[in-house]
Amino acid sequence: MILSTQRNQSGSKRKENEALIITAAEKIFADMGYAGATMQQIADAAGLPKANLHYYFPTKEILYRNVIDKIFNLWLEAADIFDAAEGPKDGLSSYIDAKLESSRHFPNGSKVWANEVIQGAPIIQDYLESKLAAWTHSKAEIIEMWIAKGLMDPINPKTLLYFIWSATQHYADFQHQIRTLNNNSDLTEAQWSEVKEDIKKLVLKGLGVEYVSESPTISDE
Amino acid sequence: MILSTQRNQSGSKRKENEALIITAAEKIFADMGYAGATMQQIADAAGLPKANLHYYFPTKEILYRNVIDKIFNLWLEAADIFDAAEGPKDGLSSYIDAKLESSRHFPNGSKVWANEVIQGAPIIQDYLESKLAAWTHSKAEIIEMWIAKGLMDPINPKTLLYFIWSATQHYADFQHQIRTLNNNSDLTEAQWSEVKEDIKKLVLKGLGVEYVSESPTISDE
DNA sequence: AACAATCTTGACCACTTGGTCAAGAAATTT
DNA sequence: AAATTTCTTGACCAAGTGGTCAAGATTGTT
Repeated sequence: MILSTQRNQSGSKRKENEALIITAAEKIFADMGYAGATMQQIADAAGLPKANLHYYFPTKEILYRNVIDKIFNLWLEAADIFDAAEGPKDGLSSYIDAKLESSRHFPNGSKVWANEVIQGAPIIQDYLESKLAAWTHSKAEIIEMWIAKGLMDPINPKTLLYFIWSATQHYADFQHQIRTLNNNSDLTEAQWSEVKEDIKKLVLKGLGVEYVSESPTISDE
Repeated sequence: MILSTQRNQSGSKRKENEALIITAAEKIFADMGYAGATMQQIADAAGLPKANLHYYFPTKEILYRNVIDKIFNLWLEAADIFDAAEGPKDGLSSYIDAKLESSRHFPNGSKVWANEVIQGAPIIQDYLESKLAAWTHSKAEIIEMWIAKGLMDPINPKTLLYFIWSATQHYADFQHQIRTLNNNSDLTEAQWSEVKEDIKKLVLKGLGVEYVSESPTISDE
């Protein structure tokens, strides 16, 4: 489920190479933006000649759409936890964990998405209007239910969602800046744990949800 | 201080046109990314022939650097409030207000910055390492002092800064997405107020700082 | 008014880019 | 093993790009 590159036997060559190309493209699009990425760079990253890319994906835009498609589905899946949760303490903290893990291990997807949206979603506007809108609405209802039950302070559900998205995706999108401000090193395991704890604590406490820190860093109150 | 475009009299034509071009460039770079923006588009947006741009800014990269320069200085200025503040309640809420105002009224700068950092800051890495690092360090010290004085809960200062940056800049960078999820309308005045209140409340309460809501939307507790 | 400095602009060029194509190599089917 | 489908690839092209340039227009100075 993680490395979908190595699967030779029964699968058709097409599926295999498409996945290889999409992975390469994701990285190049993340690093260079849509316009800045060249088919040649993607081809090199995938270890294939450029003409071969056009065999599988006729145009750059079609390739790009496929990349976005994969990203977006992961995006949606990340929040299944949300639905199954009993209440905000459980649901929000699981969601924050999941989004941070995703930012940590698959930052490219988030970067491509951010790039696209910043530029006004010229290519994936239909996604926003259909799928994302529906998804957001359904999550907002859950949050409203939690508020109605008195499980958390009142807040505009969308504001809360944006809050969590921005806080977590920031660690993917601004990876480079964070790294630079961390003495040019990636965050260590310990630092990632601390970030997770700090964010969950801040959000949950900020919403009036009692939260018990996992790591006994500070015993307060 | 806001519209620096109309100032004819004494100022040299150079200053005037440079400002015009930079403003146009900021918008195009925000909408298209560095590679996606063309000098011709910027020229059209500024109402000048392309060759004229190259008279004032010899290369695209030099123009881009000038845009970044302007943005970055505004970025830094926004946090002067921070230094002058008595404590977190005052300082953080003023900072959040200022950043949200900036996201609301000047989203382009934030977008250009985000685009650049997402792509690994290929052009402005020196800024990050020098100015931004120093700036961050100085703010972190203030936060640590507040913590030491018991004015707020302990938290990693950088995590808190990233938190505020992401939450506020999200409203600029993801403006399009937010608009789409808001029935294709920009946030109203009332919605902006609500966002401000919600974010400040969440952050301050999350940090254990007592906060009294300005607008009596909900009387709880 | 003459001169100098600054600014304006259409035409132009070298180079990169997405995309094409046709010939051939592998793999699959009959 | 012959036929057919799928895949591979170097060479090529039209379009768009950043940047140049030289001739002229404006403005400022003496």
